[in-house]
Amino acid sequence: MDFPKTDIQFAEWCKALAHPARISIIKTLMNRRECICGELVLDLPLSQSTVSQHLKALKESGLIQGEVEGTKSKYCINKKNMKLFMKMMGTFQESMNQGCN
Amino acid sequence: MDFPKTDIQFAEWCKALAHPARISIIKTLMNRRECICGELVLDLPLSQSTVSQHLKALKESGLIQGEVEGTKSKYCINKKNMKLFMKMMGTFQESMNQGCN
DNA sequence: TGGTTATATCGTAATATTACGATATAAGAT
DNA sequence: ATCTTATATCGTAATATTACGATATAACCA
Repeated sequence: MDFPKTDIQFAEWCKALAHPARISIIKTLMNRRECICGELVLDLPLSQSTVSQHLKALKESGLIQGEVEGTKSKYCINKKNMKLFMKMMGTFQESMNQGCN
Repeated sequence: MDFPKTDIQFAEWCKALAHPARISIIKTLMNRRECICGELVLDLPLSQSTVSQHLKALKESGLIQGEVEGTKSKYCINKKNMKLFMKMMGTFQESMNQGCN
């Protein structure tokens, strides 16, 4: 690894947001606190399998977590990591706003 | 287009940050206000051509701009777009912090 | 003019992303 | 036990990303 660890993590989380479907998912999970996979599929103009892939990507990034509930899957924000990400965003914003006025 | 325009733009800018090299470039441009391409190449553990590609990606995202200065290229933050991006980040953070406490 | 320097672009290979339909899996219902 | 439902995963195709060395370009210098 040649880049700072925190930059690598920040980049990874940014990549998790680098698709409007995933942004939509995150926002929905934020509003509803938790969500069944099927609801997210209905919300999005994408097939079930594609939505499942995006959910997997988000889960692997650590920004959300999922648990099986009978035949359904319930997803929610991973608060610990999301907080960390928000903190990193804040730090980034601060350094940007230093110079962008 | 099926996703909200602002989500698409936010996703695109997040994608621009989705690599540690590009984060590094943005941070450097922030600190030094402006930068010659060659300085950025020295900063990064990547070849000249790869750095040039990352610069192109950032320029195409609209987060930075470049101008030719004789035989050199000088880059700086595109303040207008960066401000917009920071604003979007802020909005995102706010909605996240609603639910992540 | 000819050589040097700085940067961008080309060609290319390896890998990742994105999408879909089809299929597997596993729980719940009849 | 079988059927249905919800979700995940597989297979696959199209495209994008990332990296490099090699080459093109264009300005500067001698």
